[in-house]
Amino acid sequence: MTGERLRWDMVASANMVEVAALVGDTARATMLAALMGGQALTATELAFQARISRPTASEHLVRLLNARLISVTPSGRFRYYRITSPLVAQMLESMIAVAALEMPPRHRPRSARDEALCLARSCYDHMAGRLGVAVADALIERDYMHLSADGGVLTDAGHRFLCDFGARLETDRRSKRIFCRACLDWSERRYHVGGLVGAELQRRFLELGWIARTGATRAFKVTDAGKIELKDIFGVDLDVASTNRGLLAPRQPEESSQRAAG
Amino acid sequence: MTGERLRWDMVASANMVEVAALVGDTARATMLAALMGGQALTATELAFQARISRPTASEHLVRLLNARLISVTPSGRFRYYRITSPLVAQMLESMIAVAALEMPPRHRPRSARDEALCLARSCYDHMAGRLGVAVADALIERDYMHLSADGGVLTDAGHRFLCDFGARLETDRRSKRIFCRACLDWSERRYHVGGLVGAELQRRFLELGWIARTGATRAFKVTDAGKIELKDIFGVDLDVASTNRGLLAPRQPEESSQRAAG
DNA sequence: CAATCGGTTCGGTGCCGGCCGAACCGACGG
DNA sequence: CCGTCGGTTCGGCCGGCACCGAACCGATTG
Repeated sequence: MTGERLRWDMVASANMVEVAALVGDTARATMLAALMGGQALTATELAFQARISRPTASEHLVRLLNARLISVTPSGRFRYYRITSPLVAQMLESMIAVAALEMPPRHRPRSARDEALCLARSCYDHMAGRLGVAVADALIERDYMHLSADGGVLTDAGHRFLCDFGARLETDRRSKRIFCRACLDWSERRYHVGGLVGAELQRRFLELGWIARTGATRAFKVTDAGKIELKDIFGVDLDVASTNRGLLAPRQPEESSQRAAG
Repeated sequence: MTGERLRWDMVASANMVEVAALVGDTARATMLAALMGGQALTATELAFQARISRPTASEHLVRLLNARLISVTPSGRFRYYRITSPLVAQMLESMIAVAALEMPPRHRPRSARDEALCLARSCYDHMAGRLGVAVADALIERDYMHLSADGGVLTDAGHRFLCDFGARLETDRRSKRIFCRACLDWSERRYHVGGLVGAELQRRFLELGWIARTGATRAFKVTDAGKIELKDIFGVDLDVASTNRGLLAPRQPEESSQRAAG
């Protein structure tokens, strides 16, 4: 009604608003969180997780599809939904990271289900929880990798170690490409490793049978064989792995109640 | 009414929903976008930018404050609002990055205002737009830095160069900390550099008077002196700087309409 | 002190969108 | 062919929230 010209950046922010509004609904966010497990799920499974009727879920899924946040691949009479791109997963991660800042600091998990989720889970394509953080710590400990708030680096030794381990790190791009990303773990409040390195670690862990998916949830089960090998090859003992050494303070011996101020 | 126990991860996702819902409103998103300029702004300025009444703006600001997305510092009878932490800025960046994926591909800027914004602007604490991308390109060109989808690295030569340039890159942390982050530029659809390196570049550019803020907007003006020095020291000529070499394809000579599939 | 101005609080209005039940569509299986 | 099942579409209900004008609060200024 103002008759004003449409500004370009307004188009961009309008889309951002749309994306945010889509995530800003409990039902849709729950479905997206379920899809953050990295698996493709059916509409009924998603409706069940979000505790809404199938019609309602279907509407939500249509909207998420239109916004390209998720994609669908029909198979028989099923339709499998998944997160469209790592960019979307990364966005959701960062939103969880911000949301975790306002969580009550000492809110520890309660149920067995929570415990499983905090122990080991999938963060779209890489491992999170105590497992993810412990593995990252182990790599850092041996100078195979460095992580910080703004990025991560795989050392040459780390590259060799992971290649020996069976990770496929070769890329079609230039040599120096670093597919190693620090990802803030909302349960541990510390960094684990994402990017290609994280994805390859998860793929290889699954391939070797060290971890296994548990139904349609994000939680991983660490197999008995996995526990042994994990200790043997990575020096990681999850039963001993310290929990919550302090937010954003990887090497701090004693816990400090510091906030994540900028 | 179901009487079900509260699950831990539900608390986390509830917060995420709240955060997303806050951003998922045009008025609030516009205010946040304005604050992404990195400057602290008053309530009235924000109300004006969002084209809403002061009361409405005030309500929104209260909600953003409660969620810790923004902070306020009273000064006289003014109250200056700013983005609380880089983590929040990073989240907004990633949301814009996702939103940019669904934008019409060849939607070029129209007005002079758009043009200014696309030429050079602030992305919270570092430079974006053609300027930001060109500077990043220059650093990459000289092997001072590498950028990829998941991170960035500053080489030793780059570290020396930037220190000579006047950037303060020392940190209190361990030596290998890499404060170099790839940030997807929504107007150029390519990466510019964020993190400490990006912030220090912007700080130094402002300090040297190469760029200047233009009112309460995110746009930077590149000064005449800046243009000369920029070409002299960084080898960057903004008038020649290629626009839009292709989404996520930094070194591709011809444009290709590829999508950002995972 | 009164006038001005930045900012917030209050009360009331209007609309958008999340929700479900019922009906419908298409794939599979006998 | 009909029954079953996964999934979507339709119609209507309802709650929440974005919005504004008016009033109010506190700091600054003269």
